[in-house]
Amino acid sequence: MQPTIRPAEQFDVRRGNLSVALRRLREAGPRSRARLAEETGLTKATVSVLVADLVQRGLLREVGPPENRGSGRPAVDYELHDRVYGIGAEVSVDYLSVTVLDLRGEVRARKRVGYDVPRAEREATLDALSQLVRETTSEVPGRPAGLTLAAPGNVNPGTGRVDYAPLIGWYDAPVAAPLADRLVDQLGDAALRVEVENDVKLAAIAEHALGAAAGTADLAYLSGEMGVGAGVIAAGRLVRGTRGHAGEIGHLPLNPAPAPCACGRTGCWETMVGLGALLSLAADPDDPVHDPQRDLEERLAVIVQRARAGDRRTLSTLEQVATGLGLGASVLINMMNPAVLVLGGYFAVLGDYLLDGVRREIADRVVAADADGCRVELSRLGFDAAALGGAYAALDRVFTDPTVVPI
Amino acid sequence: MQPTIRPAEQFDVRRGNLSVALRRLREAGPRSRARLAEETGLTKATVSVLVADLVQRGLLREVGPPENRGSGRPAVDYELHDRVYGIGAEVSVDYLSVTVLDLRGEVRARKRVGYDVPRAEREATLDALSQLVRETTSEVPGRPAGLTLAAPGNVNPGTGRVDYAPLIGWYDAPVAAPLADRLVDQLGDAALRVEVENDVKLAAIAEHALGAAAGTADLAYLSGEMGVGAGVIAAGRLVRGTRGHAGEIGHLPLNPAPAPCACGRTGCWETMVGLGALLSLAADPDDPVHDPQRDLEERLAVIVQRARAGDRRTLSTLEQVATGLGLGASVLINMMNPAVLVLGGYFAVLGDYLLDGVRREIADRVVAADADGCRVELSRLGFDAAALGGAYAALDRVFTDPTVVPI
DNA sequence: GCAGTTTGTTGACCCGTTGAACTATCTAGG
DNA sequence: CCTAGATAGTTCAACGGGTCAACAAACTGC
Repeated sequence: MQPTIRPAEQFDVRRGNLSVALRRLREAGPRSRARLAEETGLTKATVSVLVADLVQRGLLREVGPPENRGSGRPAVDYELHDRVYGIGAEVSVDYLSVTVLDLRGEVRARKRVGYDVPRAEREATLDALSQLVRETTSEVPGRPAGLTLAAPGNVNPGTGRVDYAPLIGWYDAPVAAPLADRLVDQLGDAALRVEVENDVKLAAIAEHALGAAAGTADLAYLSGEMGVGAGVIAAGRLVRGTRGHAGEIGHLPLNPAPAPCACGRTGCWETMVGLGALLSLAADPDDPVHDPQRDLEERLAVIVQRARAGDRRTLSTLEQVATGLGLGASVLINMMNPAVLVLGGYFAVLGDYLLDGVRREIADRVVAADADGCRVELSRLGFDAAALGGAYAALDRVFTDPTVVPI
Repeated sequence: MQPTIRPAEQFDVRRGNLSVALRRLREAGPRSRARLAEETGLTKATVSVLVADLVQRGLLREVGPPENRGSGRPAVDYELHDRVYGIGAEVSVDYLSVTVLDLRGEVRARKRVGYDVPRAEREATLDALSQLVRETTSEVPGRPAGLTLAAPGNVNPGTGRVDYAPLIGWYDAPVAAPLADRLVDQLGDAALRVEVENDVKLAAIAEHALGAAAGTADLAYLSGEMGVGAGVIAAGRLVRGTRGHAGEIGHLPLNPAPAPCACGRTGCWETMVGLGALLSLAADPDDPVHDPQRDLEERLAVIVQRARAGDRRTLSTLEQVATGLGLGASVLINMMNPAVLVLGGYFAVLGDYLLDGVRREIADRVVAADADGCRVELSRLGFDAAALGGAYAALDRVFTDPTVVPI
């Protein structure tokens, strides 16, 4: 139950304080060493040493020229360097995408390509993906701190494997190592660490770090796709479960109607609020919104348009989905007591039409009064949230332990 | 999201290594300094210093006389001292209880008294409780490291308050501070820290530390009482939620029949598997098992007896409850991916008759194959699990940071 | 150009771990 | 009985890292 039983040494102190300085600069923006000392509680002497170390590692740089502030010696401010970046990649049902995020939290490059090769051909997919990574990073000067691949399905980050991802046809598949092998040549950096994680969990990390729930230690994220997945961050840490499979919320047996689910069971929550449920409630089978050839965002735009035009069937469908969504959301809130619930995926796209109903249902269903103070927010990160979270996670290693970047 | 931004100092290294040594002795039992050095990776020199420090704090003692092992200088073994203990206290619907656990993990004293004073009289209850603490600890030589009070309902350990506990009539009630005030005189120890926590969460801690799930980093605990509560430990940490209210699982809307629940809603999971549901399914209203005057354990013993005798109604009730229990348990497993699910409270008492049904339903309902490897176990800690977990939690502070005990 | 103010550096000191040499205490075997 | 070998534990110089206080550097304002 305790963290690993490993002796502490002097160097851990240094490591920790490097991290303190770096994180302070991330949170509070560029500032002088004197100010950093005051704010972190470290002495000026120590901060000078730490900052020099971080500069040598390429994580910090002087922001010149020195600035006068009224009286006294002008301060030299330091800021996070933009030449170290994290890479987030995503394999999805019908596209591959890569996002590059620098230390300062700015997206430096973003690419997305349609990809329709049969997914069972994993080697080919990994080839295409590493190709896309190379293209995307070639535009960005600097060096990568790591890469996280987002995959839809059950992922075990501990083993670097995708355990079960029917959408892309990957079953018990080693992924982190093969991808790392491909990229070692391309990026030629021993520091590059490759990890795999579930897409919804990474989106939750993105919301936690950069999105609607920034600054909150306890949040839940719900993503509406064909299925529904959850990502939970509790006390600032992602809840993974023993095999990394936590968050399988789509098959909660909540539907009183025994609607058949893709999983073979009936009455799963997905049959109330999954994309399939929404579409079949909202439109007859021959309606173009069902056409799987058309882009999903376009099809959703049609729904939004109809709702805006006051179409009764669309509005009543959205009302119904909102109620179902609130029902499942209340389960999450009762069990995890998050400070914020973020709705992502297609829920965010249709959010304006869902939010009232969701909030109403949550208020009814959450046991503690006033929904236990849980805010409900829409994701504003778009469909690249998972890749963004992956890039952030890769960078986070650096913030936790700046010494992973060699001098 | 990162842990508190606090600079690290030399002393943190010492603190961490004291903790490493102490925890190793807890895990692996008495041993010599040389062996400790070998096993922890610390040098013999450091271990000698650390052990001397821990002895001075009263946390360790020599286990004499020195033992010869074949050849070489005989080793002096050290062991955890039994003169430092943690106190767990519990306020329940109809009793107060106190458990005293020493550093070595041995229960040194245990008291439980029926208590029927109207619970709204919080002052009187706290008086009675502190009286019971004094009585219980008076039998145990040594000094307390802390006390954790278990309460049924929503507890916010951060504020030391019980937010909502209808069973005992405490609403938005400050508890930790008033109890600490009472005990400062009685125990006369400035080191005594008093905290409050939800009873089911503390029982989960007990299972994690000393019970059926010992050694597992990810576990879920389900307690069957009048209601049903859950406690989840993820990656070795208790999931509390932003206000400490996590684990409200009793009101999952899982019951297809719209049975009325005490919370005012219908169809809550409690209406399928709560004690009330079990009893009303198992026996007519005039059956003595319904008599609230009789001791709960006795009434459950009657049920067990009938089941053992092959009573059809009892057996079919248990089958039905088992299925309902498995249904809700599968929600927990899908969402949290624990390595172990522990059933406590009345579920454990009737466990022999529930386990098969629960496991069957879980196998059906958990999305990942083979229930995702989640073991289902019965608690063996009995009804004092919460107090035991409280005592353990109080002690855990010492293991995490031995310097909280002054020299 | 000097007082006042703020930034940053320097060096003595303290704390804590390391590593190697050394001491202590046993058994086994001649 | 004595010595070699083995294992336990201590001592001490060295080193890394943070602190504190003094001081140097570089500005403004009068």
